[in-house]
Amino acid sequence: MRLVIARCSVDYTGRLAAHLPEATRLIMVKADGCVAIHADGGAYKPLNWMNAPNRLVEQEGSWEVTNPKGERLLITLHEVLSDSSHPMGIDPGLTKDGVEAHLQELLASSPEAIEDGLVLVRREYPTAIGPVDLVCRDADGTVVAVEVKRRGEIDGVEQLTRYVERLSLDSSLGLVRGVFVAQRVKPQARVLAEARGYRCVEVDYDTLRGMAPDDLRLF
Amino acid sequence: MRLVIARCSVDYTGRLAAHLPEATRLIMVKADGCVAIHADGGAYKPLNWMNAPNRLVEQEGSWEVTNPKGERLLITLHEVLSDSSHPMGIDPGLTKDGVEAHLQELLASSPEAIEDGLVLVRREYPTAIGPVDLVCRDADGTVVAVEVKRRGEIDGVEQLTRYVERLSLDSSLGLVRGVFVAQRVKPQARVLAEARGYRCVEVDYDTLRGMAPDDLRLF
DNA sequence: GACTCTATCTCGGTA
DNA sequence: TACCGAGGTAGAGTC
Repeated sequence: MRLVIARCSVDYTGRLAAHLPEATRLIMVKADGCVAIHADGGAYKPLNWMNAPNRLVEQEGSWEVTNPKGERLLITLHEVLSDSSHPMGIDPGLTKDGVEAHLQELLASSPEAIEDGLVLVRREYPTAIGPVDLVCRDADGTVVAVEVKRRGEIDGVEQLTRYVERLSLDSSLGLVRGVFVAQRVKPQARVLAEARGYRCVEVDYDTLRGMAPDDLRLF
Repeated sequence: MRLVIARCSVDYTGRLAAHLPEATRLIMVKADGCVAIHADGGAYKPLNWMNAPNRLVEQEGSWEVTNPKGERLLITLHEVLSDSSHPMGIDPGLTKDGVEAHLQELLASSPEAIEDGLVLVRREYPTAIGPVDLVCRDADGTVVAVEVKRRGEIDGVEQLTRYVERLSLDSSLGLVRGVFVAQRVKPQARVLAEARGYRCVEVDYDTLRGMAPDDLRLF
């Protein structure tokens, strides 16, 4: 990894056009050729960047980075304050324990957390337009399509709508109800879901984990 | 900005749990206190990070970063290869051109570019499910809901559909027509839009800018 | 390769 | 502050 501290100005043209006036910044060049320009603040996102694959042409006082998609980053160097390289080798990589996939697992093993009397029919129920997260039957025997999200937003309601429509085409299932489940349902999504007759349920991750069998408790 | 090159291992617990085994990496600490850990590849995203505001406690052989939301990043330093600080000052910031907001501005000031006789009623017209980009009236006085996208894709058509439905609930507006405007409308989006009775209009950014008053011409 | 969905999304705007 | 939408979204998984 090469790290350059320099007073520089930057111009990007590609998917949009952007300009950075002169200031002191960090220019990071990684082993795969990607380039990122960081200011001394503002989270992890660089001000400008070019992802690999690309071509870096270093000239006196300026760098030009171009990629096959026709994007172009021009870095004008006014003063180089530091320029160092550091060998690092391949990173062994990150291991994550996510939330979203487990939420569906936990709900599949405890559908009563969604509503009393709910019984799981099938997880990832296949349809022509994609799998329904959970298909259940309620206490009355009515088929219930459940869409699970970590954050319940409007797109999730559209997804549920498509599934309910699709399942309703299968006359053997009878009436199909929709339920939208998320850790948090956003107000706009709630308005749309309820306007379409879907119940919204907010669930707590830790409570669910407490209800689940031990093999779903990861920590 | 402080840059540390070190063999380190890292554990994050917060919105999820993640672990990084020992390897040589860059640890970046910005002036606002945010911390990012970069490997020598993988675009601009760090392997782990903690955004400001947070508290960094430096101990012998390890750093602990915590924030008010209860997230925690533990960096175990096995060997420090380099440790340097670089004053940078406040960055003057990025100026962008060619984003959706500009497109909407330009269309608001030249609605006749969408269709002859169209007159703007309101930009960002508020509804319970979100603001409508442009609400206009056509030459016949019919209300027209306009959805503006840089790239016209299917979710934009869904958005327009929701707005037209929503506006149609308001009987004082009468019949509501939908128009889908983008720099490029994808074929699938066009099919869906036209099936639902919405006209699709492709607009050229530079042409629009030519029609606009000078104060909207940024470059 | 194209398409879909997720994200510790980030970031800016606004009520 | 919380909510909402755009993003040069990026990145992973699937078809």
